[in-house]
Amino acid sequence: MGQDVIELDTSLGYLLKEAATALRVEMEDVLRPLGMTVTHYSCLELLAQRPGLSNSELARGAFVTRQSMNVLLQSLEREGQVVRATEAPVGKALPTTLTPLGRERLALASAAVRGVEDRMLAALSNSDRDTALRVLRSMVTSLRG
Amino acid sequence: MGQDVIELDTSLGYLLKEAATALRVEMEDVLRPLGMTVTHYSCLELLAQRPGLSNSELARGAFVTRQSMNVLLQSLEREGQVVRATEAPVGKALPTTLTPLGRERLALASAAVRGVEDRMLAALSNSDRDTALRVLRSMVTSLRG
DNA sequence: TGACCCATGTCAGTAGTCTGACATAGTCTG
DNA sequence: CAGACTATGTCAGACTACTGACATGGGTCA
Repeated sequence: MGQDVIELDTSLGYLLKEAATALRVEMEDVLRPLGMTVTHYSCLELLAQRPGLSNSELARGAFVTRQSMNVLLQSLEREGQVVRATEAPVGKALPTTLTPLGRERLALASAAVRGVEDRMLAALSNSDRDTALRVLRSMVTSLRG
Repeated sequence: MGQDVIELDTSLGYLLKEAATALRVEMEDVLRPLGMTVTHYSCLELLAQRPGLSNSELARGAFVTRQSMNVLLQSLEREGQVVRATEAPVGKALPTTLTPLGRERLALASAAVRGVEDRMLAALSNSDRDTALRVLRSMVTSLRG
């Protein structure tokens, strides 16, 4: 019977979910006063680093479906935080860029999120941090293979 | 400006979300044919290891709100996968236990999930695995403090 | 004892994301 | 060149989980 059940306390999968949930909750807490969700913030952050990303590319970067990202982008465009090209330079992908308002919103959010991430990493050595990066990348690769 | 934006490629938070998402997607893929969600599976797994957990305790263990877990438990009880005490031995907490049907469903799900977790850990040394466990625990503690 | 605080169970409404489906643009291939 | 395949954008509906709210049980303490 010891093989029939997964030991949660020592399960890397369980702990991975616990850590990701804790991070998400903390991020939601600091973003809510700004009227932003985690996906909303992720979208702006992606556009700041790689202007011109399409809806599908943003979806992959924020780990949601392109349908979900599409809904978000439509509201962000209505609110003037992003601008989408009216026609595709190639294929059907429509490049999106931040507006000054979008950059302004991002600056506030990024500062708040940085505080959370700094707190999360406070007790970690550089060595531990590097190992964790490598291990997480390995897990992602193995899962997708 | 280098300080204004969080570098996603080397951000432990971003990678944490990526890995957790990849794991969740893979688990959903193997659980969907069984008609189960990840939360559903988590609930059964928790009850197998600690029979008699209450709704709120299950919610904390599965990283959802007690309201969400309550909805799930009601449907699981209707389907005969769990049994809830009709009155509380102490306080308001109602102990929940698995039925034979629940254990049967869990056995199928647990095997499927074990396959996913094994795949995720395939490329990791024991040392890396232990470091990852320690790092993730550290993050959780720091975030909640 | 009575006021206060905290945890729990539960109902209702909302919000975010998902799956399914369809049309379109580009690429590969026999 | 024609057909197949893949990627993208978008609409619609369903589902999951969330926040808000309320009542109840138990413990604390002045």
